[in-house]
Amino acid sequence: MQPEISKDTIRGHTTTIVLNILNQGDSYGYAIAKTIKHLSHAAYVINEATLYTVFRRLEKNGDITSYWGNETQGGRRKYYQITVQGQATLAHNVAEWNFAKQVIDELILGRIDADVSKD
Amino acid sequence: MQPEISKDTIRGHTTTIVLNILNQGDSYGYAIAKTIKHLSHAAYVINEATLYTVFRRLEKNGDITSYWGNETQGGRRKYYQITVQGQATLAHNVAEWNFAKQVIDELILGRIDADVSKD
DNA sequence: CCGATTACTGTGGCTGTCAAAGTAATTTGT
DNA sequence: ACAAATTACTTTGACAGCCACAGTAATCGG
Repeated sequence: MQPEISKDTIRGHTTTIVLNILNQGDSYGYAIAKTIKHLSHAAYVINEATLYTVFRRLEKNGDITSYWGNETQGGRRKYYQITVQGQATLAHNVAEWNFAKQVIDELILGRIDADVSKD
Repeated sequence: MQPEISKDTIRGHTTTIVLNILNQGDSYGYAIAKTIKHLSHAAYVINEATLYTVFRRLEKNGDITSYWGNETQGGRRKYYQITVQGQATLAHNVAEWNFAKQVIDELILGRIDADVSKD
């Protein structure tokens, strides 16, 4: 349908997206960016600056930890790993999203019934 | 479930929400705010400043027009009316939302399958 | 050996939402 | 009759998240 998703719509979901990917195994920046692209069928291509901002935010909050891969040859890679707290955050955010979906559906598609005037 | 929706999640949807309400008949600020509250079962209570920003944005874009109600007594009310262009915008935004829902679902809940590495 | 790709980082700007406050009229309670 | 609550619209300033752009540096393919 639409080719890509707007930045206002994706806002607030990037951290959850990264947590979901890391919940399936440690990974690093570039690989995660590619995974996001493929999972969304190229509907969302995350900006690198955004991605590393997400990493910093998540690490600061204790939702992920990081370590440098010991590649003796090849470019250095910083791997990220989800923490137990991060898994809880993920579960919480997923529940929040499922709730938000319903609310926005009602607000965008919903008809106004009679009892709207009451407070 | 959750008591309220986060401002980052609602971002970008407020204009569509207002268009949906105005598509069901002319209305004014305070009434629209109340309708939003009730449609969302109090999960989203729009800030007044946000609402009037939305009005200005929509009117500037030609999606709505406004007129002062001729209340001879009682507080003045500025009514808003959706335009034909606004109806088209609404339909467009609804389609976009339905698409975005699917994409975010895949990104937040999706498992990474084997063919992720290909570009 | 040169361009493409991988990989990470920093700076600065934009946009939408909100908090807070102000103005002003009407309605409700006692 | 008067205070408090409610209705109704508006302005100002701040914040947070995402992005564009730019930079560094290494490897790999033809």
